[in-house]
This record gives sequence, C-alpha cells and structure tokens, in this order.
Amino acid sequence: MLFVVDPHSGVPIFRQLMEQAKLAVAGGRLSPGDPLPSVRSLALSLGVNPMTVSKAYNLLEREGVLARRPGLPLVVADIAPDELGARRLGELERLLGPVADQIRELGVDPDDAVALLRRLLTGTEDA
Amino acid sequence: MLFVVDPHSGVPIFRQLMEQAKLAVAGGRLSPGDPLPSVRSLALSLGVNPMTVSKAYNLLEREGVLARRPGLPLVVADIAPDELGARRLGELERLLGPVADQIRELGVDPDDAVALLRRLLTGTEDA
DNA sequence: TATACTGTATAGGTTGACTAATACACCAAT
DNA sequence: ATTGGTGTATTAGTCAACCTATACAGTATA
Repeated sequence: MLFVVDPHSGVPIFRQLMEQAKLAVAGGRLSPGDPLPSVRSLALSLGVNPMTVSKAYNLLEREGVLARRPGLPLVVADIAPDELGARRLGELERLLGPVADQIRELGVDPDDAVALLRRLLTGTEDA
Repeated sequence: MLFVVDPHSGVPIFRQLMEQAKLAVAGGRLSPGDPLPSVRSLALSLGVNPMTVSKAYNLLEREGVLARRPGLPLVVADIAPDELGARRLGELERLLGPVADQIRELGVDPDDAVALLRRLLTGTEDA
C-alpha cells in the first residue's frame, strides 16, 4: 500500500496524502505517467471521505505534481529530469524551512544543529 | 516598550509575547532576576486580555524561562547556561530525528541536505 | 485587618480549518 | 442510451485553538 494515514496524528489527512505522494514522486517510487488510485478506491481503503482524497489530488495537480485527464484517473505529471532534481531540492527546502525557523527560535548554535543533522544522516540509525 | 503585538499578524498573541520574551532573554535585554511587567499593566498597554498575557507567562514558566513567586511578579529564571544549552540540544534532536528519516526517504545526498540547512540557518530571514 | 497589588482557575464565545454527505458533470464502453 | 467508471462543486457538520469575562487565591504593606 502506497498510502497510509493516521487520523489522530494531528496532521490533516489531505496533507498526509500530499506529503506521501510528493515523497513517492521525488523518491522515484512513482514515475511520470503512473496512474494514482482512484478517489473512491483510495478513500474506501483508507476509511476516509472521497472528498478528502480529491482535495489532496486537486492541490497536487495545482502544484504540478499530478496531471489531470477528464474522466480518467490522475497520473503523475511528466517532468523533465533536470526539473526532477530541482523539485527534489525544493522538496528538501520545504522540509527544512520550518525546521530552521524552530532552530533559530530555540537559539541553538547553527553549527551544532548542522553537526547534529549530519550525525543523524550518516551516523548510526536510531529509533 | 519591551513588548509589541500585532493582533492581525496571524500569529497568536501569546506566541508573539513568548517569542519576544525569549529573544529579550537570549539577547541580554532581560537578565536572570529581572521582573517582568505585571499581567494587568502589560495587558492594558497592549490592549489585550490579562489572561492572554498570563497564558504566555505560564508557558514560559513551564519552559524554564521564567520563575514564579506567588503573589509577586514573575522574574527571569536563574539558569546555568550549560543546562539551558543541553536542554535545547535535546529538543533539537527530537525535532531533527523525523526530518532525517524523510530526507533519507527522498534519496538526497546527506551533504546536500546538511549544506542546505546551513544556508537556511545563516542566510537571510523571512517575514 | 484593610487595601492594593501579584497571578490564575473556570467557563463561554468566536473563528477557522478540516472532514463529510449529497448531488452533479464528465468520459468510455456496451 | 444505459451503465459504470472518473473527479468535483456545494453545503453542512465537527472540532480545536484562541481570546475574553468573571470571580477567585496568594502576598506585601500600612
């Protein structure tokens, strides 16, 4: 199953779906042209309302991640390879932006924060 | 005037107050032992409800920024800089852990991610 | 004790984000 | 044209965050 949601996580369901779709595309688990699960089937398997899935799909289409074909399933948008790299960087920035804000708010030394991230990414894998 | 709030900024008033108090402490404009404006006087000068100020003060006390003395004004907490730094690093690790997982999921080069975080932390700030 | 400060517990009102229910428009295939 | 599939506009309901009003508890000082 490509999508998993937790209704009690505090994160809106449609955002969880958008997040997972973006990561799947950026990470290569979904390629341009691949069809997505239909609104109804995905809603049924996740136990949520079809409109919630539709909202996520619609926003992803506006962001250029998905392509719409009226009356047919949505597919992953056709993206040039260089743009994929740029998109990956953009995704990374979207991840790190809010984190950087919080780090600044914490008043932590930037060098310490950067060193910690490097340790987490290259060092031992922790829970 | 140490505190200024904008009710229309979208940022909750009590968070604006917390932010400014933390920055004042970190920046040395408030030192350990210094008293804060009373809940009522600050609320009056800002045109907000006293409970809103009290909420900010209360949260700051829980975070260890302020110290409570029943019946008397709150003062800036007396905390060893080392302890404060350690506590912040702990919070930072909880913050960066899940982010590191997602970065790995993206398949981004760790060096790129680390470099981006450094740029975000040392570069320009946002509105 | 009276008074005038300090902060706060409790409850209610307002607002906005999120989700859901219904009915609809579109396309393909029979 | 009918059936079964796609996504969606509209409307209504739910829920949590935020701010506020009121009344209260503790402490210092005269």
